Amino acid sequence: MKKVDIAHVAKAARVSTTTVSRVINRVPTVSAENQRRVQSAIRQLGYRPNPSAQRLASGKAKPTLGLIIPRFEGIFHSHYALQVVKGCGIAAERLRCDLLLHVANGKASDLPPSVNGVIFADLFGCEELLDRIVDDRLPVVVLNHYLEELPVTCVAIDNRTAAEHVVAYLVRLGHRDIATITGDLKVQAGLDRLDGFMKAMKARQLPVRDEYVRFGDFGLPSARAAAEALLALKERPTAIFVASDDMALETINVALEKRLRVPEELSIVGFDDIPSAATARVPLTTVRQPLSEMGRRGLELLFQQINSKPRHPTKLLLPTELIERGSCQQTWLDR
Amino acid sequence: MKKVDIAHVAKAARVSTTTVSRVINRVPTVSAENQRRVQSAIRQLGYRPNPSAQRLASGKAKPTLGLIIPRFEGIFHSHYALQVVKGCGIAAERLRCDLLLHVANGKASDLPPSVNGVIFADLFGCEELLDRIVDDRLPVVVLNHYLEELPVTCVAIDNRTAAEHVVAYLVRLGHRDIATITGDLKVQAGLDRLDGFMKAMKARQLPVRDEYVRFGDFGLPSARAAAEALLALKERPTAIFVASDDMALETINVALEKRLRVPEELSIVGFDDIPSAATARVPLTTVRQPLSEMGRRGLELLFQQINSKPRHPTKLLLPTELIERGSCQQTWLDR
DNA sequence: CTGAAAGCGCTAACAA
DNA sequence: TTGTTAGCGCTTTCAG
Repeated sequence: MKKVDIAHVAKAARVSTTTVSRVINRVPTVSAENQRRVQSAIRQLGYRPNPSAQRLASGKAKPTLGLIIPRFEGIFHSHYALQVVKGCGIAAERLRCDLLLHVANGKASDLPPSVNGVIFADLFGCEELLDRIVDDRLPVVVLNHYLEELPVTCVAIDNRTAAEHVVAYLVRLGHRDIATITGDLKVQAGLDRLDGFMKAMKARQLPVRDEYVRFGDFGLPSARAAAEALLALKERPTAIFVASDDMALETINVALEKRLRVPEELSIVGFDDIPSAATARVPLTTVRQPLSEMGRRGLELLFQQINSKPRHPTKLLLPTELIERGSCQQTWLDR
Repeated sequence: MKKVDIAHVAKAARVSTTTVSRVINRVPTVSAENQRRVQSAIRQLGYRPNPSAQRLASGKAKPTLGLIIPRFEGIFHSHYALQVVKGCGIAAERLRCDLLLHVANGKASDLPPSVNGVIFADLFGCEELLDRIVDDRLPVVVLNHYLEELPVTCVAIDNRTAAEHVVAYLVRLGHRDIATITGDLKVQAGLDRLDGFMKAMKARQLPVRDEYVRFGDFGLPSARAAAEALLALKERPTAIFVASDDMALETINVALEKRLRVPEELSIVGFDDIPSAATARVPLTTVRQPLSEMGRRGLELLFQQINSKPRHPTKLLLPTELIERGSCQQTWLDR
């Protein structure tokens, strides 16, 4: 164990700690001679300034915000986390604050690091941790999960409205026999997308038969199973709203394998607008979510929260955008 | 601006700062009465402990490592960054150190945050920053870029050997007319994969004609152009080694559009083993890179470096693995 | 250009 | 159970 501090360096260089500090901080008013001596002493001793002490002493306000990423296996294989990290990263840079990444331990009472505030990339599995943080009155923002009950700022995607728009779009194209492949309904986004779908269908008095609602879990295998079931139906739907692009792409795969033409015989709408949606063999019509913006906004909100008197928590629902590409087509009611 | 410190709280609660500290740190030996008073005072004043001071005073060694992510547009659309973040995140958690994410500013002399060491997710565009860090003798690790000259620890993928293995595999299947679509040659990985390819071909005295080497840049459009050029050739190759899965998948798209059957008429090998490689319509034979392990190892090395006397920088080259799936097939030399 | 000394805000003995 | 008193390692006036 080494414990070299600025005093050791000062002694070795035969100068004061002040001068050492000056050299470290590149203050110009240091004689060349002293500069040399100090630097060589630093090198000799392998000295590294203590960041905490530097901050404390210099009173640098630069806050540190903790970005908590749930340790959820899928999350690392998704387009999602990276976009959120990107958005947070950009905001953190602009706001000149540090972003501390924390892959959540799962075990809830897992220490929240020494930070001025915390932002959850997703609530998934972190409910207990959040409770404790709220209890501690630590500034916090939750992304991608709209919490009605808790007095917590959250920024999420308006999944319900987005799903309604999808239905509206499909109906406008003449579709009436519309099916859906859901995401994991334990995840709020999954549930909301289904809700919005059902609501919009009901609003148009379009019956949704049970076989037209297939439950997936955002995973490819589940999508494949659902798609196969759907396409094996005697009364095949003319359009399918799939709760994620990954699953939608897989659904297209299944359809093509069955020699169904997309979009001529089957229209498909996805959700996410992942990069490959645009370049897939059938370019996917899908819902774009402002993921990185969600991260950015969330972080900004957290920052405000830290730098101001306690206020009402903000609840933000970000709008989505339907991106029309080639996987949907007009249909006629000629069946 | 607010400046409530522990003393204010103590005064308001009519106790000592020690007691306040105890409440904050959940030390059990505090009377219920005081506990209440302190908590209400904290709430009233909107008090938040200063993390730097907490650390400094408690002497908690918990170091903070900076993970620098180059602000390179593509990097956020790749499987790459997230895997690295994941690996680093996991290691950081095990080592109980904090991970400070820093999206590099591009502008090089961009302040390195107050950290004990720095790890670059990729060197791309951060050369100047690295120079300064090396100059400052700040512990540093560079990922995905093997630096011969600089005395810097780096952990990278053995791209060259991997490419050689691909050639060996293809030759074993009977291919002789093997083409390649390269990545961006300004990126080390791109260059090395081409080098390995050429070297292995030469070693087998298989001539590589110029038209068989097409230059891509890891982007889909470049891959499409390259693939089209290659497949329009009079003497079409029987196999193509593509420097990334994204590009390989696009190459397959092009081939299928031209009604070429894969792998019957054309074998394709990719590089990366991205998730969709396994589930693509033609499951892709590809090279798996231990990306998240690279992050983990890198971070561990950084950690060691911080906690020990200066030593030789380590240079680690991680081995890859060829994953055989359905995009390659035996061929006969009957042309 | 340099150094002495006073904190930065908090925690950790040690007493009481 | 509580308070007193030193520091943690560094920066920063402010004289010199």
